[in-house]
Parts: sequence; structure tokens; C-alpha cells
Amino acid sequence: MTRIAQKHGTTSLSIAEALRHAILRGDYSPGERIIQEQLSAKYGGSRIPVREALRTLETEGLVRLVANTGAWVASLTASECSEVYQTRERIEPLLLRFNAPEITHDYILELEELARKMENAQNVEEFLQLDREFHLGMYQRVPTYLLGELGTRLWNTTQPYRRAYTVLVDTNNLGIVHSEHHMLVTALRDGDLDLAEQIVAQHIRRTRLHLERHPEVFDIESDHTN
Amino acid sequence: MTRIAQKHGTTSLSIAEALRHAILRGDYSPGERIIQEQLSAKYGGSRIPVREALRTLETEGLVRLVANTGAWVASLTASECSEVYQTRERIEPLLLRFNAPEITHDYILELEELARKMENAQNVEEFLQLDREFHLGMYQRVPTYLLGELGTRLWNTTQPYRRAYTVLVDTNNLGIVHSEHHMLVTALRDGDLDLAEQIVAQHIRRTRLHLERHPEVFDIESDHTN
DNA sequence: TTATACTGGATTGCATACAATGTCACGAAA
DNA sequence: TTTCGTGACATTGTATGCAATCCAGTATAA
Repeated sequence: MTRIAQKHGTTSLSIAEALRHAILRGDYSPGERIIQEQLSAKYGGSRIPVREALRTLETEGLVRLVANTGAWVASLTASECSEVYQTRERIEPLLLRFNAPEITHDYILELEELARKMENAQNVEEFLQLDREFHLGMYQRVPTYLLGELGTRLWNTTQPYRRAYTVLVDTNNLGIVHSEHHMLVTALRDGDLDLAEQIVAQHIRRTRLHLERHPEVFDIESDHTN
Repeated sequence: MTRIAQKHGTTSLSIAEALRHAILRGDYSPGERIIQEQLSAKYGGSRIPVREALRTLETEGLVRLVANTGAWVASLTASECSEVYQTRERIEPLLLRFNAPEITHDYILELEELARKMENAQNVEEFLQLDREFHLGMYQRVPTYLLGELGTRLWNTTQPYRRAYTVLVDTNNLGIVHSEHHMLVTALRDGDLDLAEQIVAQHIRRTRLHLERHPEVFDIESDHTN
């Protein structure tokens, strides 16, 4: 048992953070059962802050809670994942538009650098990390009331499947993805916001269509009992 | 103190439901402080399920929690409200598209009836109730993974301001709003989904622009201490 | 064999109690 | 008057313990 929080009012927050990180990292697989007492033992604190953390993560779509029954790591069916992607297709262009004023020339250079690094990524985890930094980073230039959180949530819930899919196609065969990243950077440099919005939408749409052609990606769940 | 839940595992749920209803009904005004113990006394149960209910409502955007400090009924600034409306402008057309297969001829008749009743509404509360039934109803024909909840959440967080705005302009001067409702019904009857999507987006956009011209609507908050 | 009832153990839900933190009124100094 | 401490009180955060519920395995009957 590792005691994480020293100060009052931070136990549930740090448990939430640690568990979120573990899920996104892939330490838990979708559909896996979560036992409150195990988290208690692992991260410290009693079951009360654990319960609060689980509710927080349920908010974010990473955990599913059922009353009197328990908690599971969220898992998506193929059609649910498709729905999330269709939602992203509408939300992320708007998010880009909100952030556009703060996507400066300097930041565009950073994006370009990230796109380059992605092309040379040596393994899946490195690619995923850079991809996340590229996309979510450009959505967090400006503070928003809910759009930013929403974008992050949608991105997070689909993370396990993006990982499975990326493993499947291999990091080398992501030619179009890389092209789209560069096209997006160029559109931003040109200040062509309408084009940038379209490229983001296409980028997400293409990934969705690919995923829909690989339903086996959605069988990675450990046996969840429903 | 009214004891609500008899069965195990339902206390927090019923507190959440009661409080949500009270907030949407307007019993609490935006920015109002929420004391856990008062809810405990009012709805029954100890503070633990109250805390869980508050987290649930935070999820839904109805309550704002600050660690070690307390909870407030959510309130929006004019620009935050504008952001929510811009989000709705992108989400609700998609939601309509998802539900389209189950918007049958019979249901279109119901929508028409609702639109008619709205024109004859005698007071603000009746109009708001019908408006909610008209819009949210058509988004709940088909179960979705997150779009439905998201739509409801966006609708709920803007409820107090829609109320204030409706009071302001008076139910009689909603001519364009009523026209748009009828146009939407017609488009659905014609099976012209693209048009229906556009009308929904315009409908939301128009309301947003009106709201932006009435910043006084956002001063209804009781003094919240930040 | 299949379906159904039952029971013990595992797990969650909640009330109570106490500790930690924030708030606010009051008073002293500038 | 205004600003800055300082303390008591109000409120939130969490641990513990027990009750309610669920679940899996077994036994019984069709």
C-alpha cells in the first residue's frame, strides 16, 4: 500500500489520477473488473475516496459503475466506438476553431516537429504518445468551459482501441495519417481555418472507417460478466 | 427529513434525481451555495450518498465542486453559455441523424401537436416544458452510448438562462422560434434529413445570437463568493 | 442432462465519528 | 478608513464498522 496523499482533500483526486493513468497506459484492459478494496490497498486511503475517484472516472467515460454490483474498466462495442468517432468528427473541428487564436507560429513549429517525430517512431507506445501530444495539445491552447474536457474524454475512451488498431496495422503503414498531419500543419500555417477544420474531420472519419473494417480490435476485452 | 430510499443502493441515486429536478425547476438559482448537511436533512441519508449525488450532478454540469470548499449550483458566464450553444449547434444535428430512423410518421404527428401547443402556451413554465419535450424527446428515440446524455447535459446547463430569456422576450414574441419548429417538422415529414439538420443548427444559432444580445440574463446569480 | 432453489462468502452501500481545512468576524496596527 | 493577522466556528474529507446486496458453487428435483 502506497500512501499518496498527505494533505486533506487530495486522496480521492490522486487515486483518480493514478487510476486514469494506469487505464490509459493499458495496465487494465477494457471490461476488466475493478474491486474497490484492491484500489484501496494499492493506492492508499479507505474505500470512500476510492469510490469518489471511481465516480470521477465514470464521468470521464473510463469506468462503468453499476449499483450494488461493482465497477469495470469501460469497454466499447464496435458501434459505440463508431458513435464516439462520429462525435469527435463534429467536436474537434470546433475545438480547433476555439484554439486557433493561440496557435502561434512558434507552436506550429512544435506541431511540425511532433509530426516528424511520429514518422520516425520506433514503437507503438512512442507513436501513441506523440499522436496524443499532437492532437490534444493543439486543443488545449485556450481554456474552455467544456469543449476541452469533452475532447479529452472522447480521446481517452477510444485510446485502447487506437492502441490495438495501431499494433494491427504497424507503425510503418500509417502513410496517409502522416500526410494528414502535415497537411493540417500547412493549413494552420496558411491561416486557412476552414481547411484545417475539414482536414481534422477527414482524419477522424478515415480512422473510423478503418476501425469499422477491423471488428476484431473490439475483442480484446477480458471476460466481463455481461 | 424525508426518507427517500428504502432499498440498499438507491439513496445516492434518488438524492441526485431530486436535486437535479429541483435545480431544473428553478428552485435553486445559478451560483447558489449547496451545503451537504442541508441536503442530508432535506432528502434523507447521511452525507456520504449526498456527496456521491453531488459528484453525479457535477458530471452533468449542474453543480460545481471545489475540493475542501464546497459545492455551488452551476452558473455560466455569457461567453461560457455561448460556448455551450456552439457545441449544441454541432452535436444536436448529429443526434437528430442518429434518431432519424425511429422518427416515425406517428411520432411526427406528436411533434406537430407539441409545436401547436407551444404556440398557445399560456405561461413561461408551460412553454419551457413543451419546448424541452419537443427537442429532447426527438433525441431519445434511439439509445446511444453518449450522444443522448451529452445532448441532455448541454440542454440542462443552459436551462436557467433559457428561462430568463424567455421571460424577457415574453412568450408571444417567439414567432421565428415557432416557425422553425414547424419547418423542422415539415423537413422530417419530407424525409429531408440534411435540411432538418440545418434547421436545428440555425435554430440553436439564432437563440445564441439573441442571448448574446442580452447579457443581463447572466446576472441572475445569487452572490457566489468567487 | 438441465433447470431451479439455496447458502456462505465476497463485495458494495451507507451511517457514524473524527480529523483537516476553509470561512468569517473581530481586533490591532498602519 | 483600510489592511492584515488571529481565532472560533462551520463545513468538508476520510476511516471504520456494519447492513444490504450480489454472486458462485452446490445440492435437489424434473
